[in-house]
Amino acid sequence: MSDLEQISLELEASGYRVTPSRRAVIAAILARKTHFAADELAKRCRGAGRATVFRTIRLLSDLGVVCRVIMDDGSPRYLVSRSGHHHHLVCTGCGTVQDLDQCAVSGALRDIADASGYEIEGHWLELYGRCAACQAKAVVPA
Amino acid sequence: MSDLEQISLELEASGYRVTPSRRAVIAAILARKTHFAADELAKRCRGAGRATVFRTIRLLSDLGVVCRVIMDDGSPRYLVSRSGHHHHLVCTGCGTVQDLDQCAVSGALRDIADASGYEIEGHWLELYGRCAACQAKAVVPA
DNA sequence: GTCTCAGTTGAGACATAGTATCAACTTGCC
DNA sequence: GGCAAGTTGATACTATGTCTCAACTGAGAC
Ligand SMILES: [Zn+2]
Ligand SMILES: [Zn+2]
Ligand SMILES: [Zn+2]
Ligand SMILES: [Zn+2]
Repeated sequence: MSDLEQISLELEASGYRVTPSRRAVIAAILARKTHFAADELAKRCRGAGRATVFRTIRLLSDLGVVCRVIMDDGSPRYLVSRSGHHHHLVCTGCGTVQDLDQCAVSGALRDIADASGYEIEGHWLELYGRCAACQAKAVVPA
Repeated sequence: MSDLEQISLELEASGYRVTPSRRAVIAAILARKTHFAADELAKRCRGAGRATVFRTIRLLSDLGVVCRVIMDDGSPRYLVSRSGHHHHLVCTGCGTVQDLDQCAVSGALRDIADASGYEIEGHWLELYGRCAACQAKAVVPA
């Protein structure tokens, strides 16, 4: 089963129609090799208007099919995601986004809850660094 | 020494002029009891135009005098900050922002660096939950 | 005091990332 | 076929800034 079909089934299972517009957006997303900006996708994606592209991205984001990453400069990008709670490690050199298996804060949440009296409901974490390739590049250029 | 004077000195020490406009923005910020939106401050703050309010907020943000918090709904707010690296715990009920003493991810950074091969340069973390007061309120209303 | 020039300002245009409106269109279902 | 709900797209609008550029200010040079 193709990714497109898989995602279509998830949409249907959640009570949404799988329309030509949505198929076009999903296909456009799957065609991207890396993360993408919503507006950029809207421009490339014939077969769906800008509003529908944004709506579909949000829909897929809610379903956990794509996730939103805030880049180093603060701009949002989207990418097809592994499912479940996870965070990203963004390379400040080339923009590559690496999914992280573990949640870096889960261990600290209890301590924070105890110390603050808050009931922790969620969190948002982005990590920034330089990937191995960019580290290598940074050394050579001299 | 007042907070205004203190911040003015920090500006001067960093090579910036302490102008009437900047004083007005700083005073407006110090008058706020909680976090604020930049545009809201610009509207309230006579004595400085919108662009200058935004510029001054960014300046103070760079100096570490104010910090930016992303609220539960994604909107940015600013608040006078404790200095140094820290994170915030935002109440999803009343919007109260709590400074956290410890960095919840510092302990995990080495493991992530080792596992990923990235050289970690920075991170962004926001925590969301319900403060003690809002937890109490949530129980009563029945 | 006056000159000078970098720093600063404000009005307004522009940019980005969306959301809201709403009439028209599609679809599933009876 | 026809209804009701879901969906769409053009467009306007909002939020949060940044950019441009001419005018202004102010601190030090003379
Ligand atoms: Zn890289
Ligand atoms: Zn996590
Ligand atoms: Zn609260
Ligand atoms: Zn931290």
